[in-house]
Amino acid sequence: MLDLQQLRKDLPTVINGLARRHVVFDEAQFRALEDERKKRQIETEELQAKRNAASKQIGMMKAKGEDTTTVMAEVAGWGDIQKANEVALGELQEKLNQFLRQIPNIPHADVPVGKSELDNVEVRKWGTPKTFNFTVKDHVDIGEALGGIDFETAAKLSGARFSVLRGSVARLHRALAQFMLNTHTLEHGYTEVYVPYMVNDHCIDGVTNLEKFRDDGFKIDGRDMYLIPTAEVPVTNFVRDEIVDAKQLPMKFACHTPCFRSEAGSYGKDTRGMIRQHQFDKVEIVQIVAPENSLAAHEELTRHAETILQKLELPYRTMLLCTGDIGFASAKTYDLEVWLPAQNTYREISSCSLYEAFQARRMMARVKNQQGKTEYLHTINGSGLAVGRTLVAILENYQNADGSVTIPTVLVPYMGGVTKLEMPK
RNA sequence: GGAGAGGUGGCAGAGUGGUCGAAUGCACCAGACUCGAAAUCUGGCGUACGGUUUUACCGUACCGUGAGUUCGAAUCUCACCCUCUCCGCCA
Repeated sequence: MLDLQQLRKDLPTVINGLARRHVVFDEAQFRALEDERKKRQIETEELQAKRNAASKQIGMMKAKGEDTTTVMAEVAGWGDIQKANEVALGELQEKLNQFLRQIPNIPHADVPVGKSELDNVEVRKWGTPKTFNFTVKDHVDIGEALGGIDFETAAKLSGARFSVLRGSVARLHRALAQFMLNTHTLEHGYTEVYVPYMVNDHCIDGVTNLEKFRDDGFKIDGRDMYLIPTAEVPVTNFVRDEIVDAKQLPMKFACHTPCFRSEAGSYGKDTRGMIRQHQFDKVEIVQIVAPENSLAAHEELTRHAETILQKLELPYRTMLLCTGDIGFASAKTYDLEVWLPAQNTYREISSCSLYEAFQARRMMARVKNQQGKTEYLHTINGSGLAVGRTLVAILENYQNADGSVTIPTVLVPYMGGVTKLEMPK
């Protein structure tokens, strides 16, 4: 949610900022709502003040045993007027609130203007894609040949966009999550957290737009609960409705959860394999920081995610998303894209976003700073990394001519010393 | 699922219709005392929204949530949510 104060005091900056991401701010509607709200609010509060004073007077007169019939007669009709006022004001404020909540974040000045992902800017590239002296297979063929990925059984159980992993591939999947968590907690200073996988609608609306989310999320039938689309939702909401002490910052959390997404808008996209699933595991890293530190913290967090790819020796590139491609709540986003030999291209494996105060305003998450003033926190999160897609990247990048897959060195201890996934005999 | 208790400021905890945004204690901040600290004393100390003469003053709202009764609700009524205890069931 944008800052209402800023809209009132400095509308041009907001309009220009949104224009950079090709969003047209409806100035006429905003001004009309604001004017009406202001008029109605002043009127309502003034009458209420009058009524409060009269009631207080009645109380004092009764205490002294005086006759109050005259005053009470005067006040009698005010209640109904006031009720009508309050209803009207409430409706106006709700409209204004709805209006505000549908507006996306203003892109940070660093973000390049662009229309689509084609305009994203590569800021760095790491590693060199390996050349293979045989025809590379994709992760589906590799995994099925190893007896480790089973889409048929998954389809029987749950339908499309699910997978069953078996044996050493299932273990590799687990090893990856463990390795990521250990790296972030032991080397990057994050605190490991375990959280609910179902959350209420306040949590969803705190980090994104609930209306937008409805199409892409899974709701629990008969309850106001949703399956989390990412650990960002429960973890960021730790600070909802809180005023934290400046000494508690920065907060850094690492969290491994499954993520559930309906993928409603992606029919026909990535239908093969594990790239796009209704359920996938992810290790999420989240930072909650003081406003003045957020830009640097975002860079740091992005590097933390990159570290995982480097340790796994997977070639990747870091993309700065353009204004046309950043998410609703984001002010600035880096996507990490890993090299997938079978697709002969880089594919997203992590998204690291800086939200500034956008989520904090929705969540009422604030900090009492050193000067004793209350201000909104800044929130940052990123995938560190998506476990399923990392598994895909390893199967494809580490495949051998005989169908086996070499285990990256850092994962060997997590695999109980196994250095290679072998073809079944 | 059954029975009971309860939800008040950062925390603890009073308050059962009227100068209650709310006693008191703790915590916190500032000052005094002190060489310094502790102890003690004095003062301050919620949030959101709005207005204005915009680092200040004034107003409105907020005692789990929503609705109701009333001139007036933390206090009374109803519904809902949540927490805790015991029993049952259960990974």
